[in-house]
Order: sequence, then structure tokens, then C-alpha cells
Amino acid sequence: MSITKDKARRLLRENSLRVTGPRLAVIEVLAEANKPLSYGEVLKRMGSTDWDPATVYRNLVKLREAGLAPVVSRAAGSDRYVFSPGKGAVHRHPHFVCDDCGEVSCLPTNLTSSISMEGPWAVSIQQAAVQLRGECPDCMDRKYLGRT
Amino acid sequence: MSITKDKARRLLRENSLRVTGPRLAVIEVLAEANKPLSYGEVLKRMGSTDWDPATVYRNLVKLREAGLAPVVSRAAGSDRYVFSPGKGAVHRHPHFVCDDCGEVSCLPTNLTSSISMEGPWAVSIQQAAVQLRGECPDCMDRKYLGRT
DNA sequence: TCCAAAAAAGCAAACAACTTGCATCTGCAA
DNA sequence: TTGCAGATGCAAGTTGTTTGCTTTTTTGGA
Repeated sequence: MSITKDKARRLLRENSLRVTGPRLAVIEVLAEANKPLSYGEVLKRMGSTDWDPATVYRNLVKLREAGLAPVVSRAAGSDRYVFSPGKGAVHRHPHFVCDDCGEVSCLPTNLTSSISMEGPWAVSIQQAAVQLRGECPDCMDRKYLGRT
Repeated sequence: MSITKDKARRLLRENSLRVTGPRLAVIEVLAEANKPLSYGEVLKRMGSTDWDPATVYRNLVKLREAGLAPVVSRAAGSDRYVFSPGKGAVHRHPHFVCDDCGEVSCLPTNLTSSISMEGPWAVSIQQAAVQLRGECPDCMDRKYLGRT
């Protein structure tokens, strides 16, 4: 899922945000990734186009505030943004967090999940997003049981 | 779940770790918490007993390496340790991560969950731990849709 | 087309949380 | 009791994120 510069411009205007180089670049990166990216990941993907890191950071915040880039995952300690053209559009499906590389992927929709419980936690969990962590056997040994 | 100093001593010896003040203190904190704690959280709970932060940190690493404090959650970006007297004892049940306060809680066992899917992700997910994120409606507005 | 105000960019530096280096100290096996 | 591998404490290094401040740019209006 990418986005035309024109559409990006329009979206920004519609949300009373000025159209600037870095801003368009950030939107482009998010739109092309099509999965949740952290500030750091966005930065990496901006690579050669060397916009200022602080600017990228502040643009993510702005876009989030405008509803154009909601945070849909906080795995691994940092907020992860997705591009969301439609203001209220929800990005709510299971994510897979790799304990190895730390990447967060959107799981295909052919995943079947059902979770239910009783008691005090039930309410919270109704609002919870399912997040799966994975680890290959190697990683498990290395990181979880403490082998070096 | 707390632990007697004697038992702690014995466990350390059995794992060829020396018995030291900070080490016993770390074990005590983990054992009393009875839920996954990050380095930072352990530090907070050590509070008045002012052992050196670096020492606490290195003790967590040591305990993990010995299998006495496996990492069972990496929510919010930092490893979270639980005390585990039995060497191979697995601590594998769903956790609930509060997006508000960041705390990780062990969910009661009356939770029913089933997750299944086909395709390339299936393998990874067989090894995944279920982790639920929760957020009250307020937090959702404030943090996830970008209201200030 | 030009201008002023507000917003955004860029640079540098502050932070927070975690990690590591190193000199000194100590638990414990011999 | 003693030697020494293993542990501690202090300080400083990392990494990744966030903020302050000055300059530059965008944009609506003259």
C-alpha cells in the first residue's frame, strides 16, 4: 500500500497540517511499510534522505495527533505507527512480535483466535489486542534460558 | 510467594553461585513480587536497601543464566524476570500488559484461549506466548488516537 | 506577487534506562 | 588461614528517545 504525493498533500491539508518535505517522506515510509513501524524503524527506512531525526520524531507525533498515524503496537517498548488515511480507521488485528529481530508483523487474517475468561480481568481483556510473541528454539535457549 | 533466606542460600549454592547480600536481596524481591519484574522495577523495589544498580543488574543476568530467574516477558521493551526455584520450571501462561502503567500481570488460569492458523506463521506461533494488552477507554483515546 | 505570522526544520544537547570497564573487595574451597 | 575466581561499587559509555532554541519555510491575506 503506497500513496500518491497528491493524496498525502490533501490528507495533510484536511488535517490542518502543513505540507513539508520531511512530512511527506514520513507518510510515504509508513504507507509503504504497511505494518507498524517504530520511530527508529522509520528513521532507518528514511535512510539516504537525510532529514533530521528530531524532525522525523516530531512528525510522527504530529501525524499521530492528527489521527493519520495511530499507534497500534507498543511491543518492544516503543510506539509503533501505521499509516491510516481514514481518520477513525482502526487497525486492529493480531500482530506477531519476533523476539529475535524485534520486528512487528501484521498477521494474515486467516488466524483464528478466541479468548475468554471470567473474573476481574474480563473487562480489560475485552479491549485487548492479541499480540503473539514468537521465538525460534535457538533464540529460546540463547535469550530465555540464559545461554551465551 | 516468598522464600526463606535458607532456601535462597541453598538454591544459590546448588547453582554454583556465591551467596551475597545483593544477590539474596534480588531473589527476595523477585520471589515476593510473584510476577514478572523488569530490572528497573526490581531496582525500585529494592528501594531503601541501597545496593548498587549495576550489581542488581548483573545479578539478574546471573540468576537468569543459572535458570533461577528466567525472562518470561519482554513487554514494554525490557526483559522481565520471575523467580523460579525449580531449574526447568516453566512459567508459561498468558500475561496482561497494561498500556497505562506498563505493569505486567500474570493472568489467572481460568482464561480460555485458543489460537490457530495456517500458512507460514503457524510454526512460529506454536512457540508463541500469548500476551494480552489492555487499555481502558480513556487511555485508548488519549494514547492511541492521539488526543492530548 | 509579496508579506507577516505561525508552524516546522535543523542542530545540539538533555534524558532515561540500561550496560560495561576497571580497580577493589570477599565468599568459600583447599 | 589463605588464595583467587567471582562479586561489588563507582564511574563512565551506550542507545534510543525527547526537548530547547534559533532559523527557515509554508501559507493565508494584503
